[in-house]
Amino acid sequence: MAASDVAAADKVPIDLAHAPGAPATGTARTRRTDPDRRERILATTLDLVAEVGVAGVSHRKIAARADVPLGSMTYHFASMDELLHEAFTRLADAVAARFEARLGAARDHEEAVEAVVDLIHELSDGGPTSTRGNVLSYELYALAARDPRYRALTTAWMARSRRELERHFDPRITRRLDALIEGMSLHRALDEDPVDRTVTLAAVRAVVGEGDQR
Amino acid sequence: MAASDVAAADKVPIDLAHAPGAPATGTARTRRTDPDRRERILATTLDLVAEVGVAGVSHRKIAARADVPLGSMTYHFASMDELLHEAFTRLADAVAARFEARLGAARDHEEAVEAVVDLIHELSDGGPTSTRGNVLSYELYALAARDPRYRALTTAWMARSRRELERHFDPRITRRLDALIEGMSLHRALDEDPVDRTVTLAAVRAVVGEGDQR
Amino acid sequence: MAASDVAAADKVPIDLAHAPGAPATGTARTRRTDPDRRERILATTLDLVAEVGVAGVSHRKIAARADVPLGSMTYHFASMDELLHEAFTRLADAVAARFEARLGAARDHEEAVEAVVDLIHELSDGGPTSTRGNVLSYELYALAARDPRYRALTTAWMARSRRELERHFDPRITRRLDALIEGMSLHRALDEDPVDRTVTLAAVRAVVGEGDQR
Amino acid sequence: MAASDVAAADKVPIDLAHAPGAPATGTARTRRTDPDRRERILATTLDLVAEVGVAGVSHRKIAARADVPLGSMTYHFASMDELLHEAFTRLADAVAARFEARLGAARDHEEAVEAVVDLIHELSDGGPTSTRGNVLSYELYALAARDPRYRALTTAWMARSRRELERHFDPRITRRLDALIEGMSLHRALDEDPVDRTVTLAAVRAVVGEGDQR
DNA sequence: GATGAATGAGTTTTCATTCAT
DNA sequence: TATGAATGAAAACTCATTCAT
Repeated sequence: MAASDVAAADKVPIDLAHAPGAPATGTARTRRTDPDRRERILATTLDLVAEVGVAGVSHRKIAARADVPLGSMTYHFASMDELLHEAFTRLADAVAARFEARLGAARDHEEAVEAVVDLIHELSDGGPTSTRGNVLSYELYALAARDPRYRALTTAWMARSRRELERHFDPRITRRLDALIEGMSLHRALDEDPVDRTVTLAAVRAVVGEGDQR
Repeated sequence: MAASDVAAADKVPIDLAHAPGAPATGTARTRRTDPDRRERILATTLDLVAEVGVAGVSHRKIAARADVPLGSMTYHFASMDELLHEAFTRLADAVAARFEARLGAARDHEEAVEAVVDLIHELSDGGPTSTRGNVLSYELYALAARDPRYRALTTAWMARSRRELERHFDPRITRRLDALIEGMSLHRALDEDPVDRTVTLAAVRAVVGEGDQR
Repeated sequence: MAASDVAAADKVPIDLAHAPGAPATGTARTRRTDPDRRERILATTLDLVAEVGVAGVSHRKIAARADVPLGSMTYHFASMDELLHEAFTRLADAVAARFEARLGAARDHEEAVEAVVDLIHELSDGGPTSTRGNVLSYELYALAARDPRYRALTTAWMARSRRELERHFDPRITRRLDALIEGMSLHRALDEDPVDRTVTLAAVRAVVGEGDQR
Repeated sequence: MAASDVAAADKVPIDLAHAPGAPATGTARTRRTDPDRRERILATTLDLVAEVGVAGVSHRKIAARADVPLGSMTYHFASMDELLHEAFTRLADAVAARFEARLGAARDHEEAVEAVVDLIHELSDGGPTSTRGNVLSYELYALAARDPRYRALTTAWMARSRRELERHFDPRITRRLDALIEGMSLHRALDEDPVDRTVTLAAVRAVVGEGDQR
């Protein structure tokens, strides 16, 4: 589980697919059938949270952005918190899936190490998508630190990440490796002068016990 | 810079000292002069953000909790964001100071390693104070990922942490060490089954290049 | 376009019809459907502006007077300015309509001259209705001198007045005639010792080129 | 009394002289002696009313713009209304003085007619100064139509204008001439396509009884 | 005399949610 | 089933004015 991975969340095709600027399906008249409205609301919610934070979202803003009637917000989601919880559930799933996809593609130990470095750098290099993912992660962490319902999300996400890492690394080091991924992603995202790949690779090697001895 | 350190923030005596439930200096009648009102508002703001998040705070809630008139909120701080920014500035300072104090007390390399492990565990073991610090950090990260004004805060904080680490560790490894502190603190805080000191120590040793070779 | 005409604005049955003290349609319980609420808000807004000026109106006051919930103010009108603009649009329409009605009833040149004198005197003779119209006009002029959106209103109003005058008078003199109407209405309204009909008639005759030579 | 004349108000050297962007006299420390602070507040008030209307001014905005302490506002003027009334008194005086200066310079009947045309056109041709004067006049009219205290101002102003006109024109026509000046100034100010000097001159001639007979 | 600090009442606006249709 | 209309509560913020100094 690491912040930068979230950045790639909207690349996951099915779960979070949506076209932000896309016109409403059909005219206002033919709004009748709009099957993926629920999904669009969820995706829009995440977009908006990334932009203005949990503190800045509202039913109205989401409805306007998703081109959905305001009344349908509470029809589809009983409350704001339910909407938020479901949105962050989607997020955690998408990010974990992404993590798994990357690690899963690694054929051997070396490729796994490379995949980890990729994960840390990928999209924490800046750009709107990266920001989106980072903000969303930190918002989720803040929520999770306060609320058990959100902590369940992060716990599951962390478990999936660790399980995936264990396919390539010794169980005794997956925790610290996961933590390193998290910390380096976060620092890279917030740092004015982010470390380059060499530094990251050395860090990963050290953590997995392959570093040069002092 | 690590989340768990924030937990200890309110132990720092000067910067953030405040007595939440303390009665106002003087009576309601003689409220005219209340010199540390500004400080009390800032401290209360952080307390409240820790409890309900940036999304949950409001002038009203802060004013009520700090026992100040609602009108004085915007007298002391031109806007909600100004208040928040100043509060988080205080937070970052206090946390960095705490970090420095811990590391500064270390007399040799061994003590520095121990201090790092302490920092990671300290108060990320749960309890209200821990939660406070964690939530505040994540809220700040979310803010920083979106807004340069807040990023200036995290950048300065990170620089201070790294400078302190460099007094004990090779510059080439302070970045990864700082990242590990961050990541382990975060994971310990959010994990249902947080790692114990042995694991943390092994992780720190590995990162500083003293780990057992595989 | 002349200030005093505005005084008659609330006589126009359709455009601005409203019963200030009328009870809400239905009980407080069945308020759900209150079709002409929008209109009532607009009419009340003009009433209140007439009484206390643009400077003195507020959502609260209007809501209370119109017997609508405060929350419905910004539901029907996105902002205070939108409300004011729409209210003044109504006003300008009503006043212009009144002007046309008066002039339109004139069958020949002589009747047109009489109609103009009527227009100047009508209700600028004092009384609450007169005040209402005058104040509203000056408030609108002040708005128009500052803001193009309001100027569009006065421009259209002036055009309608002039078009109507041209049905009875030479195009070369409608502008000065319209200006005279404006000026005499204004001065009569603000003067402690307003001129009587004879003076007005002589002024109109002079302006249309029928005055006695010196 | 005519709107456009107001535009020239700030040319009157003594009464309303002030430098909007001028730095405070002396430093913040040497604020002690600031003899024309009262005058500066009054001038700033008119400037601000011209910009944002009576509805938009506030003690705070005026104080900030005039570079005086907020507390000194209510020290110099017991209430907002007192400040406004005194400011508009200054305005009416300045405008009437301007009117007198123009008319007083006329040596004969022909020059008086020219002066009147000048007055109508002068600065109602647009530009910030013109807007300032026009807005201020209409704001004053709105105030006067509602409040006797302000009406006293307009009444005196009108009397002075008329007295001056009577030095050049037959008493029987000064009222209609004054009204024409008022109306033409106003229409020129608000019209998208203001009349040119020829039209104005013809109007003035007609009103003073020198027009071509039909 | 003059003012910085302060505040209670008020401002506009936004909000989540309800509910008749 | 879906939604436009509606609203009470609360949001952030501004205000004129007071008053200790």
